[in-house]
Amino acid sequence: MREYYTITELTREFDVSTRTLRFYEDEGLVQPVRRGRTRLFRPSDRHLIRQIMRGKRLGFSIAEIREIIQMYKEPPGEVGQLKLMIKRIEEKREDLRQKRRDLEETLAELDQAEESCVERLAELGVNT
Amino acid sequence: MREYYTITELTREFDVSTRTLRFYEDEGLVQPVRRGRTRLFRPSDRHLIRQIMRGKRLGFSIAEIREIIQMYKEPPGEVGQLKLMIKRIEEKREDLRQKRRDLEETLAELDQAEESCVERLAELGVNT
DNA sequence: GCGCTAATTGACTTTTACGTAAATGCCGTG
DNA sequence: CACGGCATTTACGTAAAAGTCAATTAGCGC
Repeated sequence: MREYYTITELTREFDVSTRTLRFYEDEGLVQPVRRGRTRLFRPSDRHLIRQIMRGKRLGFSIAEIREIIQMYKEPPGEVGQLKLMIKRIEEKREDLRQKRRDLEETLAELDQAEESCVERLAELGVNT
Repeated sequence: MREYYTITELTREFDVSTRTLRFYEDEGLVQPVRRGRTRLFRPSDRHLIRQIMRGKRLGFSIAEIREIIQMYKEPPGEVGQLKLMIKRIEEKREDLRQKRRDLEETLAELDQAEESCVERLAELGVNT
């Protein structure tokens, strides 16, 4: 496990721009340390970026991603806070389960669409 | 199966604004017929809106949703077009499979996060 | 036919998530 | 030490996806 990553290493790994990573820093999603003015990203930052990209692919906004990341952090020490967090986690899970239903339905319709295409090809006498 | 739906009926059903549905019409995603100036949405339009909302929840852009909707339509008559469409469908499915992986990973991490919270509560002597 | 509600149109504004450009800093190499 | 090559900062720009507002206009209920 390397200690530090430069910004360009991570831009290549995740296929994003430096602008984007700095933007995430501005948004408080990652906090790379500095050597002089240069950002040094630690493995934890790298992991966060991975989580951010996942969230993006799932269509979550930055605000939602921030919320999700909060949930991955150390659980709070106070009972009320803990119960609140559990509630929030449950809500987000419901959100994800809805996405999963949407996803399965869309996949099923695409399967159907492809089948129609294949059938049509067969009608035209094309061997797939 | 009803023949027509008014714009406000659909805004209520899908919890969107009239502006949004008109925007989708401008974008060519739906084509309600008109009685005078009033839009009348048919069941097929309603189904399209359902698919649009699904796409939105999955984080697809309007352009991507338009592509997906194209795929649900009647398959084209020409062999080259058909093969191209099959390729596009396969790409979109790959996209969805990536989303599914992202989704499962995120769900797993949320499960972990919740477990941490529950454990922490137990440590604090709270009976869940 | 009248009035009111609902719908339409068009223009302008907003928010999100970055892109892009300009000016400048830092640093290893020849 | 000049240079190339990243990095940084600041500031402004932009595309997508609507929201908002104002000015009509159409239907309907009576």
